[in-house]
Amino acid sequence: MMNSTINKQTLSEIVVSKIKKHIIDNDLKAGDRLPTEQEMADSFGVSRLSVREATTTLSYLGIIDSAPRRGLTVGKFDLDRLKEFLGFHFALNDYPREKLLYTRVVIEVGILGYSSKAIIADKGVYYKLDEICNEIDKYDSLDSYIHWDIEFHSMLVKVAGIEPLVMFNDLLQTFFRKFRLEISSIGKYRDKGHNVHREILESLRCGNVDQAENLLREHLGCYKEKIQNS
Amino acid sequence: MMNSTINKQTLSEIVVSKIKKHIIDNDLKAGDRLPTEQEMADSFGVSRLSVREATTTLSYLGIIDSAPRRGLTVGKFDLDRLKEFLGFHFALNDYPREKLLYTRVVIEVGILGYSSKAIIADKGVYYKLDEICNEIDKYDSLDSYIHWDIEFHSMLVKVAGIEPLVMFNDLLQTFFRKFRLEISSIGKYRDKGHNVHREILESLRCGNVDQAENLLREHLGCYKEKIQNS
DNA sequence: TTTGACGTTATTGTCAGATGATATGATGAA
DNA sequence: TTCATCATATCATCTGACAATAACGTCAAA
Repeated sequence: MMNSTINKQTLSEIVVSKIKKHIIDNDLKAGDRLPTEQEMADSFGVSRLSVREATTTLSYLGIIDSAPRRGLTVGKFDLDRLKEFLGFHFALNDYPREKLLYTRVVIEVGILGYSSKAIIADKGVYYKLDEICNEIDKYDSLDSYIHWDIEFHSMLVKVAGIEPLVMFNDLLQTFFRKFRLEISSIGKYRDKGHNVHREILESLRCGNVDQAENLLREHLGCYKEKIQNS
Repeated sequence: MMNSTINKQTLSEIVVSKIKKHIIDNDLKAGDRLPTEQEMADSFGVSRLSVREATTTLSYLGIIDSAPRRGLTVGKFDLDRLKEFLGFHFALNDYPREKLLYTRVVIEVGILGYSSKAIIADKGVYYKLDEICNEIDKYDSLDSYIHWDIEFHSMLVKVAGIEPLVMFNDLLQTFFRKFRLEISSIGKYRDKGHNVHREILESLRCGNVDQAENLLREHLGCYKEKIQNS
């Protein structure tokens, strides 16, 4: 009955475009209201279902929010949403483990300067990391070691306060958890009776970023050989 | 009748997850068949409509392809699609630019060591970057400067060969493209009659990674002040 | 045997209409 | 005023149906 143009797209895709256009044309910002689904259905000349498929898609992408009775509003950008897609991307294209390790090194070493500043500026930040080090020292079981090890590394990135990197690093950790379990020999670092994590933390507290970087680089380097034979 | 867990998500979101899970669990690759919408509706215990909202969404992202009579197949998950939406998000309400800049600094500075190795190991890599520097030297117009500037920075990451970072950096560039246009004053670095990019490249060729890091950090730092007043 | 036309059919694409769930806003009482 | 209560608009989901289309099998002709 409609659809003058011979469009290869599905109706919902067309509606998605129209909604995006509507947002841009009216210069809508996060939180602004959109017409109701029924109104759009009427004005676009399609059924509400087609509109619904479009709003569902946009909602999934975080471009709009929807709630009963409140209606549709323009959404705000959400890193978690992006994280989900990237996670899926990671799950499909398996990147070589070596590359994933290098990625971790770049990020974790790269943020140490920011982490150090945060630790020095706020005692609470230091205590949080210190507490994690204490947990690592306990060394109840491999499981708990791995848990707190991840916690430490994640926290290091988190306190740096650069959210996109936190998000990306979280994704990486997901994949490292899997094979951290395969690589069980952590004795090397625990046997010495000291805790690399604490050394790193202390270096950061003293503003000795270079030393922390070297320690962390070496610490992560221990995975490298293990990756080779797997 | 269903929905045992008190999930805050919508049904279609749950179905999206289930389909993604199905793809991962069965290790499906692009082109592989998925169950029909009706089959999924039955097996998930929801109506076909809910499945449809999910497949529409996934189809829009290119995660699945669908065609009448052929059914649903796994598509090639194209990050370009994702970039489009990131760009759209950024057009609406931009993410804190400071954080984006820091992210860039961490990644671009962090990979320089790997880039240097690649440059030294393979003359071809050097020539590629050198050629880009030549283009920057020409300085025809702001547009071309921006284009080759982006090219240079992307290439630096690319030659380092850490694919996950290349991918992530690619996404970041989506955010930066728009705002590089707003910041037009590049004279500061060009007027001196030298090209920072070339300096960085030469440092890397000589294996002087520290110097390259400092140069790049300073180079990117010039954005910082511009971010403040915008 | 190969090839090409043709009808069948499975599967997505779209519609209409209805009910449930829920947050907002209005109403009224303390 | 402030709080509780209720009505209602709007999304969330379902049922059931029909249209459109492309793959598949069939059969006839070369």
